[in-house]
Amino acid sequence: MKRVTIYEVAKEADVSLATVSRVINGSNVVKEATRKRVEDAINKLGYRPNAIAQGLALQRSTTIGLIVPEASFVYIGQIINGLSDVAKIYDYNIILHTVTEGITNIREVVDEVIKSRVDGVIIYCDRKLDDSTKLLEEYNIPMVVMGTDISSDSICSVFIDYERAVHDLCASYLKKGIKDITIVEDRRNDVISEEMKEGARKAFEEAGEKFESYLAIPKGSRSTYKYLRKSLKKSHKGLFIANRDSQAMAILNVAKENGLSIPEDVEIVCMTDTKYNSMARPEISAFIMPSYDLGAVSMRLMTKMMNGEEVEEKEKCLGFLYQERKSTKKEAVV
Amino acid sequence: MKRVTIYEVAKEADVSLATVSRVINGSNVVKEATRKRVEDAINKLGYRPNAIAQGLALQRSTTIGLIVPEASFVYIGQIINGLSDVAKIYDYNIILHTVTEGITNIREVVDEVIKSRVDGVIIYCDRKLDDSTKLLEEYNIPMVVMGTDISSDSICSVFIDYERAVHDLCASYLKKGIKDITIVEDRRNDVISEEMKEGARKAFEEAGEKFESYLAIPKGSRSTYKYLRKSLKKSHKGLFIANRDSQAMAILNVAKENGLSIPEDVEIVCMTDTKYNSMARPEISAFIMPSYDLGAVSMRLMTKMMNGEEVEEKEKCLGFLYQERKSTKKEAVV
DNA sequence: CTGAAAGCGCTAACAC
DNA sequence: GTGTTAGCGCTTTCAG
Repeated sequence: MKRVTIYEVAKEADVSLATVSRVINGSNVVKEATRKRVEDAINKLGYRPNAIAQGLALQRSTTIGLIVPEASFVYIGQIINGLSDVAKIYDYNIILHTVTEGITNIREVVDEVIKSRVDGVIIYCDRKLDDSTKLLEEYNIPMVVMGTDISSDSICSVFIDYERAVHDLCASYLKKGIKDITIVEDRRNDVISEEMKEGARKAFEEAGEKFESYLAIPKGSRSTYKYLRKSLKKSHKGLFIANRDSQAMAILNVAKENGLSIPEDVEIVCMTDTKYNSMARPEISAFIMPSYDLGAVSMRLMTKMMNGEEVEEKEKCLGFLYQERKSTKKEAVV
Repeated sequence: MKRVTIYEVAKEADVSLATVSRVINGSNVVKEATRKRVEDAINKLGYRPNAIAQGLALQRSTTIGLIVPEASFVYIGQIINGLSDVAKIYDYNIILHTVTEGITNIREVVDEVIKSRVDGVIIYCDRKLDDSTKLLEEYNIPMVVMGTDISSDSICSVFIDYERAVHDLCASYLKKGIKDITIVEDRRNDVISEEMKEGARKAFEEAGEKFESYLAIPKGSRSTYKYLRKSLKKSHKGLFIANRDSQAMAILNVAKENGLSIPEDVEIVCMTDTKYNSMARPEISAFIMPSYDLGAVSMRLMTKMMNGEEVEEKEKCLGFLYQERKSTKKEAVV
């Protein structure tokens, strides 16, 4: 099937291409009869406007760039779902860029983004933002950062207050007299790890204590599980807070394998809930984080920025829910 | 920063735009000194070619469309990672479309794909291909289908032989005299469910038996877990084969909760391995499916099709590995 | 209400 | 080697 252009539609309907253009774009200055003729021609020929040509003429692509770390994390998938659903509503397309640490050069991705002339960029930020993204700012490309709270003239951000979540959780445990709280580093997510640590630090400080139990996973270890299996003392007691489901499950497995009971000896809380937490036994208590909304809200914000609407709130903090399950002792927290 | 065009670069370097174009595209007929001047101008002005204009002029967008069901499945994420990595190598961009059953109208997605004038489409097919995709064929858009073995003039496919996997697995169990084999339906994936059923059917037939234990999950049930909790007899013995990790885990949980032991009473095999299978206790035996490769190979194939290269093998079957773990009795299969 | 024509930024003949 | 020019398919003034 040959690609049919606006010219052919015009000829078929016996009007000028300007009129066809008007019909496509819903301009209401077209006479009903003419519109009908054009629409018939469009259907007859199976005409679909060429978005590229439209992009050139309009100087906008109705496309946004999305930059995420590897797509195989469940919560990233949920973010993408949210983003995608909202993008569909506003008729925006998404150009997806995944960046794999070690493999991808973020500079190249940014370059690609600029070349593709997207109308905006949404980026999930799991570590401190690379300087190359500064370039996007210079180009004045509207940008939404997911996962960390920064903003500027052309940047909005949507994030979750992990610091507060951890803070409140720790505070509640400290109030109960439990001081054995370990934060497990998530090497794949600097930003969240830092926030978690900070939340704990403050909670301890407020309680006149000092937070010292940040469990850094050495670069050499292949997984949290393998590392913990060696390092977790069989006599360990207390609460573990981990960011990802797989880390929480690793702790759970190691604890059980070392003869510790959950939640009696060790308690576990996962910061980013997924269905897998409910599948673990005992089920893992977790914060239900609005991943889908992170994507959805970001995209909604993006449309506003692209329309030049004034955004009153440039840093948007999303709420969360604490879901107590079986890996923690009964007692409402947060 | 104002968007700088090829004209401004030309002026800055005091050459014609044709020369700039040549430099950008690495044409080697440009004198070294001239090239240098142009490159300096490009750097000075921070010029980035406008991919949209290039697309219009060249009649190709160096972009492919990717259509997947919800992105929050781990294996879909892996596919995307593979696709994305290879796309990067060949300098292709990916426009991502997620289709959510009930929410997304596949017709609209196809329309969007056509409008965006992508050079090719890669689609993950978890149910019988909708007729609207026929349109893509009519438009002669190169297409790679992941997950099912169909091909035509403009369609290639990359898939995994789930039927064989299940067949061999069943055959091996039947040989041991175990006939209590249940295939659990994956309502989110018609195609694989059918293949699995077919594989079992054939294996049973070859053994002079009849396969009858296909466990359909009623539309009403919220999850495999909830359904099984009611329906799994406490006396059940035998092997369960499930497609997704979450289903396998559901079976595992229900079995344990009903006092059955694994693998003594019930054995479990998951068709599509993810890290979560190794985190379950007992660890779940599974087929390690090449999800990443599914994406990578598809993209590679796509580049060939887009280059008009002859593709010798239009239906590409990827191999897999059986990973025995603790949810099955010791004994090599497959 | 509709048509003519000038771009949008770039590529690719075709000249010189 | 390098410049000139005609599109690529569409939108949008500006006339009529």
